[in-house]
Amino acid sequence: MGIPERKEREKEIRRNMIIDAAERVIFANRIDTSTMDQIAEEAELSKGTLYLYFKSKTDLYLAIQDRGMSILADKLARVLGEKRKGIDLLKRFGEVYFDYANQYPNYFNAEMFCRSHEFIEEVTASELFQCTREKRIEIVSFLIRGIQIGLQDGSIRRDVKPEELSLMLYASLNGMIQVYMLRKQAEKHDLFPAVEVNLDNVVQDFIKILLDGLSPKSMTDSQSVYATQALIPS
Amino acid sequence: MGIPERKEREKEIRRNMIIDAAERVIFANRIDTSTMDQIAEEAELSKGTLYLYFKSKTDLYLAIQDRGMSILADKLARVLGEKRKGIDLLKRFGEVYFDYANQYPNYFNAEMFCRSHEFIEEVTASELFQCTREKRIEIVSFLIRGIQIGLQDGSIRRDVKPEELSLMLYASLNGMIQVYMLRKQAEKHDLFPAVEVNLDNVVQDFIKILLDGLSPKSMTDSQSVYATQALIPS
DNA sequence: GTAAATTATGACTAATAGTCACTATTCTAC
DNA sequence: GTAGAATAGTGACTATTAGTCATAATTTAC
Repeated sequence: MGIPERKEREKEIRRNMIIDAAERVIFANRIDTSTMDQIAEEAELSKGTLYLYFKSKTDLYLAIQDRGMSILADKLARVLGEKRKGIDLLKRFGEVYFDYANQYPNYFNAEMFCRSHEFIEEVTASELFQCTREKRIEIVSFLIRGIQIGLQDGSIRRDVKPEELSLMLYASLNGMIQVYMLRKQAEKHDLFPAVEVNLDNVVQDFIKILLDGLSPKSMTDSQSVYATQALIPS
Repeated sequence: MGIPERKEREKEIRRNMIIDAAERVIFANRIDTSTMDQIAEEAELSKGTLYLYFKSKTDLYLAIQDRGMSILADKLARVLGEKRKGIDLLKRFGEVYFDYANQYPNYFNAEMFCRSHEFIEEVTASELFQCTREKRIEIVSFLIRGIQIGLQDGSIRRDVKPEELSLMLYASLNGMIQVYMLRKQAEKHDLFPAVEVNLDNVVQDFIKILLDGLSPKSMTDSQSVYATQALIPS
């Protein structure tokens, strides 16, 4: 009895066609100026049908964000497959994230939008929110894995806690890329730059500086921030 | 003839009363679920009057953000007044920004919201946007000043460019605090933490790690990221 | 005191997210 | 093949709300 399976597949295809249409409309404009009617027309469906597949406009946007997260997770997973020293894995993670943001600025912007206080307040209960949340956790777990490898191969100073460090790396680089993207956007509006710098260099140098500080050679007892609470996990 | 002056003052007072009302309504709920009618009622004015003082709801929100930026700029200016070594100034800047986010989470959230791709796309032309932009630039200039002081008193390694470093510090710490705030919000919704860590420590340790990397003692030739383009500004 | 200028009002309009009673299609079982 | 059940799709409709504008109230100027 393959009919339920086929129907399931068809449903998934339709769902994806709706997301495709939504991306075309939203990426060409903005989430707040794109209407469900526009998306319905682009998808060649009635508006009511969109609501058979997505609880709300917000939920549809979460599905778009989810695609971006999947792409990023795949890229990071591939890096983890490369046989490298831990510290080099981290460097590659950083570069890959930056590349991703440049390659898919719309997905990166969606990620940022879906992270606003108001958006989260609205969707916490949504199934799709849980889904993207798990993907975010997966991404952080790749970082933790890289750090653990670095602790074992000696390329990362041993006084850091992988969980805490992974957050620092993710959060700080995310902040850097955010500012990077905003600058690029500002340039389009001919806003004079607040501070004249080579933006690409800044992001790349930031990755270097941060990771330089993680190699064992740069560690001295007086510098160790975890001196009183060092803990080397298994 | 003091009448125009008095009218000017009264207008400013009314304007501020509207912002006060808007804060009460929006901070108790959210920007997207707060209506202009609610704000008008809270301000004991008609909706039409709000539009005499603010071009749009978005503009009103920018005015709220502007208040936050002013508070932060004041705090940072006061730090700059303390006579300290450059590196210690930077550390204090970081701590003050973190304190500010904790003390005024609503303003910090407003800052984040006003920074989204969509929001900026909507308000670039607005006068108030230019205003907050200048405040942001002022804040970065405090950082630059602190870095320059550090370069002169020798507490900061001499191979960094103040403009680039200021961006790194601001952007990366902003990213850290953002994640910090989201976690706090998630806790309220009883979402299990993605990674179990002591959040406050992570932010404070991040500040330490970042600044440790900036002191001259941690610099070696091989580590210098600006080795080929070193430039010591006046 | 009155005309002019300024400030305030709230009923109204336009836009749009989301709904639901109805229609069309596909499947099941005989 | 066909009746009837189940599933999928429709679009007119509702409710909400940002923003407007003709009118009213208040203040200033003379």
